[in-house]
Amino acid sequence: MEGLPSGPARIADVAALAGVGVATVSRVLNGHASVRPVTRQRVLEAIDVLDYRPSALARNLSLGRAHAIGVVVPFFTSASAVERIRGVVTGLAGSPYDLALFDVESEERRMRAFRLFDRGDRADGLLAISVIPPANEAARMRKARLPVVLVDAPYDDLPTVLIDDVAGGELATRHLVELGHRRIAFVGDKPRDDFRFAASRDRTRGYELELERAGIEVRREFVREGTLSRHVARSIALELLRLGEPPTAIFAASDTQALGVLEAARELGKRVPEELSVVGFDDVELAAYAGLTTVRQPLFESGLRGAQLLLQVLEGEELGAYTELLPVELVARSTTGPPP
Amino acid sequence: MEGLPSGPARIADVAALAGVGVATVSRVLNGHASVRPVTRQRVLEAIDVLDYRPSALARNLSLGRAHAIGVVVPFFTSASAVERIRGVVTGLAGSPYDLALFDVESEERRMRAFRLFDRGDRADGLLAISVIPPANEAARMRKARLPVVLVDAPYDDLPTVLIDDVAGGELATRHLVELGHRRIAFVGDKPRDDFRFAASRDRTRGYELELERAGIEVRREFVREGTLSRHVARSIALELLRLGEPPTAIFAASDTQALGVLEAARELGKRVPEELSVVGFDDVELAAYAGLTTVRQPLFESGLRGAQLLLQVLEGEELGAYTELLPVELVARSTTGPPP
DNA sequence: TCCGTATTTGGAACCGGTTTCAACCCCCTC
DNA sequence: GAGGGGGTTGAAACCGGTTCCAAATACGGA
Repeated sequence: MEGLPSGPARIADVAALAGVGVATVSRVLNGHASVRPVTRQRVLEAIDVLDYRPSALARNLSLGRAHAIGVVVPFFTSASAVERIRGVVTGLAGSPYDLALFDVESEERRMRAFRLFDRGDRADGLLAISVIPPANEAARMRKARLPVVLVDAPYDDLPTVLIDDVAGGELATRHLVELGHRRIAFVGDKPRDDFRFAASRDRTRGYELELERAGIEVRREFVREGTLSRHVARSIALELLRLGEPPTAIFAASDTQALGVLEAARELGKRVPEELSVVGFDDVELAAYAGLTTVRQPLFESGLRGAQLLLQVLEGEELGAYTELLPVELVARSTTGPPP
Repeated sequence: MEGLPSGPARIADVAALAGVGVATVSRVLNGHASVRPVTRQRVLEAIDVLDYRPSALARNLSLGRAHAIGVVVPFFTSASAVERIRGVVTGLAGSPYDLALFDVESEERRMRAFRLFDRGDRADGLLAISVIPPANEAARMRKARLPVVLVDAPYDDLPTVLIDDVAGGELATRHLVELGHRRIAFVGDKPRDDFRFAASRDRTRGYELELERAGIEVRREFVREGTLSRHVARSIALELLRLGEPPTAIFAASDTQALGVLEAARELGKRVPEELSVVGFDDVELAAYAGLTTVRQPLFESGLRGAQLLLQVLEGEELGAYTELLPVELVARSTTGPPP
């Protein structure tokens, strides 16, 4: 019938077919008033005939807004990250923003992720979970007026949602002290890469504070750092349990590691909790199944709050360096008891 | 020193500072040859001074490519979806494409997600996981030449990665039949919404086929459909176990549901596997912990293959209606045994 | 030294929208 | 019937890049 327009219809095609200018089509699309009903009708028909749909890309460039918020998160497939993201998704559900997710598994990918967003035209806001933006990128984002909110990572200048890890360490340790334990070991993780926030460090601090408070000496040989993996935690626990004077309780900085500790105990024939008490951190789904005593941190809620804060900033609210500290809670199950 | 350029530097600013045209700056940025080293140096210095970084948005519009691939997935926080996405992330790791994730929790959000992509300028390719694109959107995407690959959802026209659910149903059922069971019940899920692909249906089919093959009658009262939740599966199992002639084995269409069945058994004091055998489907992490016998489906690999196929299509390869069927595997643990 | 050709370079068009601004039309009032 | 005002409308500038094309420059050989 006519020359093939090849690709999808453009706004100019609609305008031509409707016999109006592109400005009018744009007005109809965006619901601006001041278009005569007759004209509007003609435009709508043309849109329908051509099966036209505006290009989000062009629209975004023109508007200078991306209609998306970026989420940067390391190892997003870990149980705790997924739970946080679930919160983010929920928080963003009603908003007009889409979600662009960036998994970050290395220092290099971290740079790439932040670089992608720092100009501010890729996303209207940024949510960084468990990662600390490099200083230069942070500066750039500030210059681009890109709203940023951090979750589970401390930062001086930016709105932040934090979990009270120190209190969590204290809580776990106090629980064990109150049960009568004196020889309490700690298994944490020391991230090799410096870009991830090490919640473990704060948990260690809580552990130490609480021991001091109880008048118990912090023994060097009882404080160990490995990686987040179950396997490594297992071998660390084996070492601990083979000490001349082994601990009667082990506090692990994550549930995953606590499960590794449980494995080690099983391997050595140590009964839990009769001969060894174990406390984890996180309260992932598996913890309930394993009957693990643990410190529950509000993962879902941290993501939810992060998203809500970001939306507030996007609404124009000025949050500055506002920090929100979410509380933790001890969940006593069946892996802790009095010392032998 | 000079008038504030307010926002981030643009390519024109760089060109002006370097005393060259924008075309030359663009050439330097994109590594095109035919720029004299002296000129290139001048441009690079200007870029450095202005701390310039090109706008991805404008670049994409100009190039007509988004440098991203879209992933649409319902309930992406479910354990199986996460595992699939992990595969996708892995498959995309080396590629130049970023990942835009769309969680879809309702029919309306499904429409929105596909609508977002169907013009082809938001993403260079689309990966639909466990969702079936609406027919009109599929047509539109074809017109826009947007490559699409489906994972865990059947479609006539498009490259697809499928799990052999029928074989999985057969496998689970055969395992129970071989142990000597004759009264085998099935607990599946019947999605209310019609947009999600119901893998459960195929598993039911495998269950029925295998029973017929073994010469066992398919009893109406033994085939139940609920939702995916553990809770609902639990109450269905309670009903089944309270029948005059209860089943000696229950095959659940997912591990989550199998865990609900186990709960029901515990509640009624039925010992597993002595008095009741239970088989699940998926082999999520929890299954290993619960000692659940289950059918392992290659979740991670399905995502990985989907990503790889999409990359192939993006390379220009023509796949058409190519379908890849991934095999399943029985993992026998401790919730199955001979009937009482 | 001069000319021809190969290499560099910048102006301008383009990607597909939004928005400003001035022109236009219509209708009402004096 | 002319003047004035408000509601509609379209041309053109703009968002920030890429790239075509033709002009300008560099360089080799005669």
